[in-house]
Amino acid sequence: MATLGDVAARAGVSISAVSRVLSDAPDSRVSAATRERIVDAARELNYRPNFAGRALKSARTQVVGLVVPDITNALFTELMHGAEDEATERGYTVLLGRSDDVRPGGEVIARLIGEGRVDGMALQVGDAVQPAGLRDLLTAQAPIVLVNSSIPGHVGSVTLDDHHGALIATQHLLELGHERIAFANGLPRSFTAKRRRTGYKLALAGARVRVPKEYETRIGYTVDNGRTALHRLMALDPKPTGVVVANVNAAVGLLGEARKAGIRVPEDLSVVTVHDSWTAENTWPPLTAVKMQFYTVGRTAVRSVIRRIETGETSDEVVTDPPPELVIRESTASPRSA
Amino acid sequence: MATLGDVAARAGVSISAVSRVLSDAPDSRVSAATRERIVDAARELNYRPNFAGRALKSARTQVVGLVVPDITNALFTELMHGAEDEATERGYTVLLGRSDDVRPGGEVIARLIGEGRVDGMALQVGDAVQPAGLRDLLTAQAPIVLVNSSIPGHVGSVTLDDHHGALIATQHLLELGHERIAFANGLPRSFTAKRRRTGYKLALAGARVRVPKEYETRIGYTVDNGRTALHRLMALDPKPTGVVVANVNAAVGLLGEARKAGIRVPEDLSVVTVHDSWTAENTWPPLTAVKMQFYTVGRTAVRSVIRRIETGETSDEVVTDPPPELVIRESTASPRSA
DNA sequence: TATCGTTGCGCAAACGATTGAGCAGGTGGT
DNA sequence: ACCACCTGCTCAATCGTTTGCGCAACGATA
Repeated sequence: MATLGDVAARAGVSISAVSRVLSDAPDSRVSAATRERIVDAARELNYRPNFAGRALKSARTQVVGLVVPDITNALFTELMHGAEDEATERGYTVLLGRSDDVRPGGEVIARLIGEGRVDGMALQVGDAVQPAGLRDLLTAQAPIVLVNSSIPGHVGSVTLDDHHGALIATQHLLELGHERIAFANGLPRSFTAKRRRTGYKLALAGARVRVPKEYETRIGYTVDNGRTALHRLMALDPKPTGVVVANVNAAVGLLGEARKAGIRVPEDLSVVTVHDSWTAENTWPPLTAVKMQFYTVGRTAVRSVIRRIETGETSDEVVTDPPPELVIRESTASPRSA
Repeated sequence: MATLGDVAARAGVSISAVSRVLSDAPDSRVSAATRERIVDAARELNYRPNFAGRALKSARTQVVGLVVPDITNALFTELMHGAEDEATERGYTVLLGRSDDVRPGGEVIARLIGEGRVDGMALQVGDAVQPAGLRDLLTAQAPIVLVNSSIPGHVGSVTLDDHHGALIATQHLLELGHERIAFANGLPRSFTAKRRRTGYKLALAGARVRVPKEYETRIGYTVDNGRTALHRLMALDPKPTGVVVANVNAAVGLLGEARKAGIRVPEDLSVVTVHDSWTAENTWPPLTAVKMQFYTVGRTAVRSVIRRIETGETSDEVVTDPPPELVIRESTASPRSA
């Protein structure tokens, strides 16, 4: 690979001149003729600035880390796309990391930051992660922005409008005439689950509808968790006529299990999920869902990280624009008894 | 962040001594006592070698790029996991890149290699990519291994056993008694489509079954392509009683469209897909599928890249172990007329 | 007692890019 | 004619790490 020195030699100038021209420094003070010779030489040699050299000198990598608990998740890919688009526009690169590694996540983050591989990162901690190990990293003033998660005392976060999303989903069932509305939620310690819960409760309260507290399960967000939730809810008496599922993966599992159990959707049970994704429209019946703006969250998170890196400003943001959006498909209908 | 110099100062030795001890060079020739002081100092300062410094000096980043056309694809996440696991075991990191960017892919690759961000890469080119722009990169002796794709003249590749996979899928339908077996394939120029095609044909030939050539559609691998394929196939006379779909996304689309069209699966039409993924088991009916070893392909590809980097050896490999595996669910049955 | 090999380190030169300082030569003002 | 200033470059230090070489001190051998 060609270096600055090679280009300089070919153009008959010094390395500094080349560096200044190619990184177009504001006060390069180079004549038009020389500039042209340099640019030509660089093109002819197909020069590209060496990443390590630049990073070493400038102490900047122009890379932001994106660490999420589970890459497999269909929802995550949207977030990733948003993050990439924003990064690219601003001259950064995204380095993807898993936090579901052997180590509970802290080690990956410490490496990325500690070895100087990234300038900052967007971090989504899973529900299973103890915040304890991360505490020192965050207090170390590293440019870390939390995504859809929270660690007490940390400033710098970007989250979905979970509250609003769950509210819309619940209101949809209310408007269809349901009153026995269950809620298949995530684990109690989950940050997002807490927020979705308040949305659900607020919607019910707003309609002056009361349900037994067993109507809320707090099992988790996986496909299997959804299957379990279905069994728990349908064992209740009276059975719910509608269920708000806090996560699309769990909804897919719940739907599959309902079919196995001979429960017809939407005739016997209406199902609405928070989160839309391409999996939701390809289930049977296609799932009515509240589309959450993961793409925008990805963009916003990266923007926030970069702002933190470049100006030091921090902020806690909730993505409300565009707002969560109800996508009506075929898994919801009015209750039969109504 | 602590540097080698900081550790050296604290341990009262030279930088070289620290470097040799911490990177445990074979001939470090350092006394046990000194070694201990160095190790202690490093731990106390929480020393981590600076990535850029190391990369600059050694001209190695210990990073392999993984570039695929579409991150969103459910199949890809398996490949990614395999790649990550293999890389981690060997002390490498994976840098993920998209080739579905504005540029047709060549630019991303040229940057990653040209700027020295990666030591080598595993590259899956989409069916839409013209190999022309990549030709010079590959002849430039860059350590690039192709994944499930091919560019004429390039050595270094790792592929699925597509042939075998399609063969198994077709044989499954044959064994159920089907004879009018259609094939919803990818685009004609697709490398994998060609290979799956031969497997399909070989299975039919082996059973001495002949079908009209309209029984093969060559539309593509997306959900929508699958929908289109269903319409094309069911417009034929006689209709097929079973269909092998070359890709799970297309199969999901085909299944959804069949339901809309009132075609019952598997009563009216048996559907088997090449590729298993978690989406396949959550459709209705759950899809019978041939599980292809994407995880192993990811591992093998990264292993191959690293071998290429470290020893210069190249190879073209087909992942045959473990072999493709038929997972029978509920989308296939014996034909009604039989 | 010279010579030699070994042990236990330190010195200093790279790697490629950035950037403040410096230095000729020319131009303008007085 | 002298000084100041601007233009158009070059010099050289620096980032953190690796690594070939050198050099004391010391024990062993001749």
